[in-house]
Amino acid sequence: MVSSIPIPRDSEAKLQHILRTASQVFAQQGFAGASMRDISRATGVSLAGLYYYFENKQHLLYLIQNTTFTVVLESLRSRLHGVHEPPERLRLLVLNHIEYFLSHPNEMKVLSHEEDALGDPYSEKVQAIKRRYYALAREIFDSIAAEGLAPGIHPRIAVLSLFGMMNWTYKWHKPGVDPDAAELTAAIVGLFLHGVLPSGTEPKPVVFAEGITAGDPR
Amino acid sequence: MVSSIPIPRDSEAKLQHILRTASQVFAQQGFAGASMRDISRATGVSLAGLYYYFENKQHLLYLIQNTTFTVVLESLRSRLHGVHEPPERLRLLVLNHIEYFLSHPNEMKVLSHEEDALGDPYSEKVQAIKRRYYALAREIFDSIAAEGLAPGIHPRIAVLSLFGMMNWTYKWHKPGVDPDAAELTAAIVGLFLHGVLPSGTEPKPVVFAEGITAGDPR
DNA sequence: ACATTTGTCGAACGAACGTTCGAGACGCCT
DNA sequence: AGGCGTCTCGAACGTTCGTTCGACAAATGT
Repeated sequence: MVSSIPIPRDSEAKLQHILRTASQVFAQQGFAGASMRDISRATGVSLAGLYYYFENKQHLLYLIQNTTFTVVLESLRSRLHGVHEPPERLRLLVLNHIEYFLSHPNEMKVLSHEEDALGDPYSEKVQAIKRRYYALAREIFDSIAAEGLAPGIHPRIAVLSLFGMMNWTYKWHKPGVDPDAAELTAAIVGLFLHGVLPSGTEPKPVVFAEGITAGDPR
Repeated sequence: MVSSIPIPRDSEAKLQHILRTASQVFAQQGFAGASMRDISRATGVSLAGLYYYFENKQHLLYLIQNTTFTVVLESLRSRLHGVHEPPERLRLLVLNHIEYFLSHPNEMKVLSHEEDALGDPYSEKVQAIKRRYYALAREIFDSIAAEGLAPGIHPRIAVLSLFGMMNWTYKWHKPGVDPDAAELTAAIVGLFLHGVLPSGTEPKPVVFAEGITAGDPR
């Protein structure tokens, strides 16, 4: 139940502080593994005081996921505004995603890692935003596909593999050691569009054990 | 939702039954979110009886991760035996990984999802196997790279992106709806080697905001 | 001036947690 | 028969969990 009572300004900044700190705790210990007392300790807010800002632990997770997803999606929409070339739109999708991943690793880890942790009242709203985000990515991909595609590419698998490459980064990326957002974006976009082999290389047809041929001849 | 599978009398078989069932519980509720009583209920073994097979909850998770990783790695090694062509070795790596993912979704989800959940005595051993697995994948990639690579490809990022595509599948793959292991393997290998664009397409150099050009000339 | 809202917290609630203990049942060797 | 390792479990331990309650100060409205 969303209250329509306007939230005082002073309180809003403190809520943001709680969300940021709680993201860090959840990222380190997981949602189920982190206790309300851990969050109380990390934020400096008393245990009972936390419950003034959200109704329960799941609601706290929902607020983190919902605001993070909303910011990422709105940031992408504003970046795409006025850009019509499909390859550049794809690059902006990846750049926006990777940039937010590297600058807000805790929030993005919570987003990727605690997908199923949300219960019935909250999970649907987060899933709705996620579907809009995926639909936008799929739209961008389809406009690229319209200009020609390699044989045997399933659009759904291609897009989900792109998300796999992007979302897996939180498992291995070490700031300062690994490339920054711009370079990592170039690497992933290049890999997604052209693969790792030189462009002259002939793609060999892959034969299944059953004898069905993938990458069917046009 | 109690398993109707009769409980084996042999001890080793019973341990395997516990590991399989516990994997399912961990996959659904997460390691921290699942209680020993949940596992007791799902396996049919009494709460105290579980502790005959492992010393504590973390040890149970370790047994799941260790045996799963060992099976996957040994299965890959036996498949690679006698195969020397780099592209085929890469295909076997992906096929082995995806096949195990689709046939043992619970174990693989626990492997991917509960990486940090393991404490000090156990985490090192699992990380050791993981490093051997990554090193083997990196070895396979390097032998492919030796026959020529697209400009601007970082081997580390390429391999980790491949793992990203493969490991992300547990988030979206629906058996019966999405392609089976053979077809999914062909899709991922094709995407990894050649990208989504037709092979004739010219790769355009990506210019960073700072003016640095990626895809450096050799 | 007073009443109300907004924010904060110590203390406590019952429930659930991981783990332990001692006892007992089973099959197998001598 | 008797002793022994293997296997199983009910009951309980102390601890920690998410959440609630009532009190209280400061700010705000009238």
